[in-house]
Amino acid sequence: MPELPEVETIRNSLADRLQGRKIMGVQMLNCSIVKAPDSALEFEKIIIGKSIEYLSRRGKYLLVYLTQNYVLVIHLRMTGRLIYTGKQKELAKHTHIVLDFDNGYQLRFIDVRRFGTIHLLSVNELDGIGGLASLGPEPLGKDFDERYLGKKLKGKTRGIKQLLLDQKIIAGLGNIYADEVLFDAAILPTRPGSSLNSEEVSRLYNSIVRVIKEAIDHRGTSFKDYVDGSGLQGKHQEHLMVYQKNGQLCMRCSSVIKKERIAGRSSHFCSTCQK
DNA sequence: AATTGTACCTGTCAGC
DNA sequence: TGCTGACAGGTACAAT
Repeated sequence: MPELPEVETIRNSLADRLQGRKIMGVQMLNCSIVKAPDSALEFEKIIIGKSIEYLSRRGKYLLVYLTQNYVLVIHLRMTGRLIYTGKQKELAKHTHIVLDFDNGYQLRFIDVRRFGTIHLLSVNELDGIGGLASLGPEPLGKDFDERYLGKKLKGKTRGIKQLLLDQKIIAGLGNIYADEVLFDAAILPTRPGSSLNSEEVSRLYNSIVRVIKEAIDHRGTSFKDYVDGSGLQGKHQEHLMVYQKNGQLCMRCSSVIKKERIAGRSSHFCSTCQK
C-alpha cells in the first residue's frame, strides 16, 4: 500500500545511490509488469547503456529520469517493492525485473500480486500514461489550497472518503491516509462532498497537509508489505489513530473505533468525534 | 458527465 | 489437516 509518503521515502532512499549509475543489463523475469514499450526486446535495447540522472515523484508514481530524455515510470500499486542491493544477494520470490548497474549493485522490482507497472518512455511521451497525466495537484504543492479543495468538493454527491481517494482531485492519498486525514479533521467518511461547510473544508485541507507531512517525517507506514529502497521499515504505523484500530479506544474521545465498508473500501473511524 | 462495479493477482486467515 | 471464501487495496475500464 505505498501511498505518497511511502513513494517519497523510497525516492529519498534511492536517489543518492542511483544517481549517475549506468545500466549495464536487465533481467526480465516477468515481462507483464512492463507496459511500455510493447516488447521486452525493445525495453532492453533502450534501457541498456542509459544512465540515471535523477529521481522524481508525482502522486504515487516514481519517475526515474535517464540520459537521452528517457524516463522509467514505476507504480508499485499495492504490494510492489523496489530494492537496491548487491547482485550476490539471492533473488526474493516474486522478483520480476532486475536492473544491473556498473558497480555490481542491482535495482530489483518485487511484487507479490503483480499489479505494479513499469513504463519506459521518452520524456515527451509521458502524457501517454493516463493515470499520470490526469493527476490532481500534489497535497504539499502550492497549487493545492483551501479554495481549490472547496471548488472540487462543491456539488459532489460522492462521499468525502471516496473523493479523497480520487487521484484526479488530489494526488497521492490512499486508504490509510484517507482514513487518518478524516479522523484528524473530525469528519465522517460518508459525508457527501457537497455537505462540507467552509470551516470543515479548511480543517480538511489542514489535516491533509499535516498528516502527509508527518507520515513523510516518519518515513512512511509499514503495515504489511512496505519497505524503502534499502529494505527498511517506516515508523508511521506507530502514529496511526484509526487505520486498523477497530475495536480499540479513540485517542480523542475514548469511544470504540469502528470499521465499515465504505465506497468498497475498509474504513476506520470514530462515530462519536467524527461528524 | 458522473458514478458505480469489476477485473487484475496472490497470500493470509477465519471458519468449518 | 485441508478446503473454501473473504479480504487486503490502486487503478483502468466497462457498465449504468
